[in-house]
Amino acid sequence: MRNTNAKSEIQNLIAESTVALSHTEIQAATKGLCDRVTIYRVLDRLVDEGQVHKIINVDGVVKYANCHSCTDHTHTHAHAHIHFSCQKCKSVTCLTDVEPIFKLPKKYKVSEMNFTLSGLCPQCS
Amino acid sequence: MRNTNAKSEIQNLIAESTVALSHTEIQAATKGLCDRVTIYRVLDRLVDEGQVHKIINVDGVVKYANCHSCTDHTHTHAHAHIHFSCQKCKSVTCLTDVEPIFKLPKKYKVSEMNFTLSGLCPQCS
DNA sequence: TTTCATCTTGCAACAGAGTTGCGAATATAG
DNA sequence: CTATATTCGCAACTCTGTTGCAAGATGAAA
Repeated sequence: MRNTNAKSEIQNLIAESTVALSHTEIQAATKGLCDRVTIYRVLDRLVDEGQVHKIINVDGVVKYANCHSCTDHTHTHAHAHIHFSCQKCKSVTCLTDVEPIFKLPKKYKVSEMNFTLSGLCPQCS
Repeated sequence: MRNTNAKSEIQNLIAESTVALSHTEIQAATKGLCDRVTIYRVLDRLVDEGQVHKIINVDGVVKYANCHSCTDHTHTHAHAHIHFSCQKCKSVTCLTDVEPIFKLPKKYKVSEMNFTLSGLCPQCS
């Protein structure tokens, strides 16, 4: 996996953002850096590398965020933390260190968790 | 809000299904009943009426399920239960009576919850 | 039952998100 | 520096969902 201009720029952008970013936001922020398609391909690569994780927001918008708190960087590592989705500013934030507790029927085999709370973020409330 | 053929057929289909259904699945199951666009509009109406709830799966696929356990049928009522998404057969099931417990920073104002567990469903494991 | 305003439908066209094929450009190991 | 596998840009395409509008259906009231 090669280190290209587009890749490092996009990786930095995501790493420095406090909220998860969508393809559209990344495209706007890197204006003219590279083609739309390249952004999609770079994002796929970053996810494969385990540098970044992909979040599907409750409104269906796909966002990408840095794996700040993840020590395991294989592409299949789990993200057992809560995401917060602001209904006003549409920002998505990773709430690290907030692990939910639940019990469920034994017949199900769980391998991944996806927990998103919606409402107002500190900036909007 | 009127009672039409398309609406009642689609409502029955969703009500009788044990798993959440996507637009594509509904279209296949009602083959020729009505136009693609009508299905989208009927689904929107059913959600507005509070008869059905809309689920965005972890893979981004939009699914619709009956509000079995909901007594409140206003269009904004909350669904505080877990969804289970099978990675093999792609089915999405509502796990009623499984309420998760969690604590989070006070600065956030939560109004909605979205919790999906992925893995293998009883049929697939 | 007939009328009529209003809601619903079908069609066509459009919009946005993401994917694919391919030839050209380029990063990096040797 | 060269060779080669990776990455890029472009164009075209797919899939999902939306919108405008004319025609058709619903159901409440006369």
